[in-house]
Amino acid sequence: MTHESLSSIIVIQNALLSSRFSKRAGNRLSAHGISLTEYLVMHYLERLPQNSVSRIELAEYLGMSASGVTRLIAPMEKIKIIEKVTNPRDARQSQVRLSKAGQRLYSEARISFEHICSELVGSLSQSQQEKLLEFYAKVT
Amino acid sequence: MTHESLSSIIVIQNALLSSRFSKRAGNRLSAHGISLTEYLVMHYLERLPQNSVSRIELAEYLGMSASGVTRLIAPMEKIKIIEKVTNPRDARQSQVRLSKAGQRLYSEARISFEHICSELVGSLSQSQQEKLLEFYAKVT
DNA sequence: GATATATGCTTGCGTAATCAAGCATTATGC
DNA sequence: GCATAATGCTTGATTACGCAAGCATATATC
Repeated sequence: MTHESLSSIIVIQNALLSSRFSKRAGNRLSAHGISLTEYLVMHYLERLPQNSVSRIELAEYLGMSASGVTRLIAPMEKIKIIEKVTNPRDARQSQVRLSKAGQRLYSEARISFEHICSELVGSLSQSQQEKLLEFYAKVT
Repeated sequence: MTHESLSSIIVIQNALLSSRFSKRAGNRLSAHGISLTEYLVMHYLERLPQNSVSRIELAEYLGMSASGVTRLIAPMEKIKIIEKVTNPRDARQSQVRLSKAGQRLYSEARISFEHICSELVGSLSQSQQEKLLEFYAKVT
């Protein structure tokens, strides 16, 4: 039994860690009635310069399939935190935008989210967190 | 719109990254007929000193529920890569052990897994990988 | 312009996980 | 030593995804 490479241990630990993180963050967000994935959508949309984006781009960002995005967005539309924007140039596309209510919900949820995140990675110093983020950028 | 804290960006990037990692690793492992989660089970069992463990401990390691482990292990038992070991001290428990065939399968799958992992994190230097692993240990 | 192909999205179905409830078995309090 | 509680696991129902196929629209070829 030879021993594992560093890289494989990283991937394994990353998987286990991310599962714990997601569970804790999702738990906290459920108080606002949203899932972690839904939060990620709002986070992405909020930060867009043009504020609307196609489902395909969203899927790419989330690392999900197009069908996954369809089923993810549908209930968000129903409760009006997301709006459909038709693209006049291309009737196939229906873009997606955060509504006013969505922005409000996001800014509320963000407080909880920030809080749980600082708990989760709080054992790292500021400079360690910066370094970690650099590493993430490099492997992306 | 104030800006996000470092810690929340880390948690978000970690979620997105891990989703990509898991997909790529799972893809590669599917050539061996196993999922990433199944690989994690084998990885964990292989490295145990006593070589068998209760389902509860396994669930804890994986960050899964007990019922999740039940349904995860069942097919692995059926194809005989995992063996059930009854605990004479406690009839409620049924421990889990890697069979000979399981060990063989793991050592084959490991080659693929190591390969894809070194692709995934290969853009980090050795010392960066070590640092990353330290960070993971700290936040765990 | 008509046909073929590509693109954006949705739908049907399968899989992997969760939670809540339940069943055995073991441990505890009196 | 009997009732109650706790523990280990399984089962039923639900949820969140993926893949394959399909539909509508857009683009390319001729």
